[in-house]
Amino acid sequence: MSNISDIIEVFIKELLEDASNQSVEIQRNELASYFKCSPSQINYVLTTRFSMDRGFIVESRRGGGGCIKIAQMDIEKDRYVEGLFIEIGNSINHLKGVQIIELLHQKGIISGREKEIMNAAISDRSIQSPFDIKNEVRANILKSMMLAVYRNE
Amino acid sequence: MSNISDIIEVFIKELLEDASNQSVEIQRNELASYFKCSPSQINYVLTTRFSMDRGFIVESRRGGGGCIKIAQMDIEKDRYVEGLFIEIGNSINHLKGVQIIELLHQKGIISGREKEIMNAAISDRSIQSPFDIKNEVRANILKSMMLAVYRNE
DNA sequence: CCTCTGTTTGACTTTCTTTGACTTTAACTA
DNA sequence: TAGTTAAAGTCAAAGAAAGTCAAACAGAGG
Repeated sequence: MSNISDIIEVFIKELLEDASNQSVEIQRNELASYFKCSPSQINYVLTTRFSMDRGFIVESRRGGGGCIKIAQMDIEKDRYVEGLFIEIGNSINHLKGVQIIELLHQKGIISGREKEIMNAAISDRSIQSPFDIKNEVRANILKSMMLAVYRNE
Repeated sequence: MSNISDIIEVFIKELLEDASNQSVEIQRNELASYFKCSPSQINYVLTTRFSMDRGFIVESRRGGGGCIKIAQMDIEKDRYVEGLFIEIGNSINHLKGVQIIELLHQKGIISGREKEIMNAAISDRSIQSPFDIKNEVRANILKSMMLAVYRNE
């Protein structure tokens, strides 16, 4: 049961616990050498345990002084948004997306202008990617924006 | 995190903050020796952080008593956004997108939260199109969102 | 024993930073 | 005015991160 990935996952989550602002910065190589694993192991942990669907935002910078920033939205805290996330899943059509954004507005979670910005982002005209993946891309964008809203309440 | 470029960037921005007329003069070699880096490092910071794209104008004079003058552009809002549209065109990479959004924020056109929402929408993690159209999709999304902002001033 | 799923690794790629050797321009001085 | 010196500019190479991807590996269930 104790594979390295799980241990690293717990470690990062503890860092997040301790962090005042629910976000933490790590250095990939540093962490990897601390746990005596390969650097790409860190990427594996991030993609499998700290995905957007689980309420995490991961950003990074390469080059000298580069780092990885992990931020958390406590989805558990808000059952409502959690439900919406599940509803979105990894694919959503335009109509449903608009409905969800409207709900967020009605609940007073986002302003009118923010609603319009989000609608613009998920419109079919914006997401001009080929056929099948449109709804996947839309789902990612929408969830990502929702996380941003929640991190900036 | 702690690369010299970022530190110098912050330093210069603080100088600009303090300056009464939104412009400041530095001496390249002096600054370089203050930060114990090579002089050309200063040029690197200027080109990557104080480019015109980011709303800065940099002028300099060589030779004895030479110096570098950094000023912040103050362009009228409407013309500005128009220019950004042209700059985006039908394809834009992530870095440039972030810069443009930052500018919109600095100009007071969008709020901090709107900035985060827009950043989320154009992040590489959101736009996971497997094809080579990422930058096209990003351009469309960004322009759409900017239009939405404009319609809802 | 085989397959399926999740983990681990390493080679290779991409991005961003830092440095240094060389160039250009301006001012000063004899 | 020519020569010297004191700036800043350029560019490419080296360095320092993080990212990707496919292959090897491990363990559980059938």
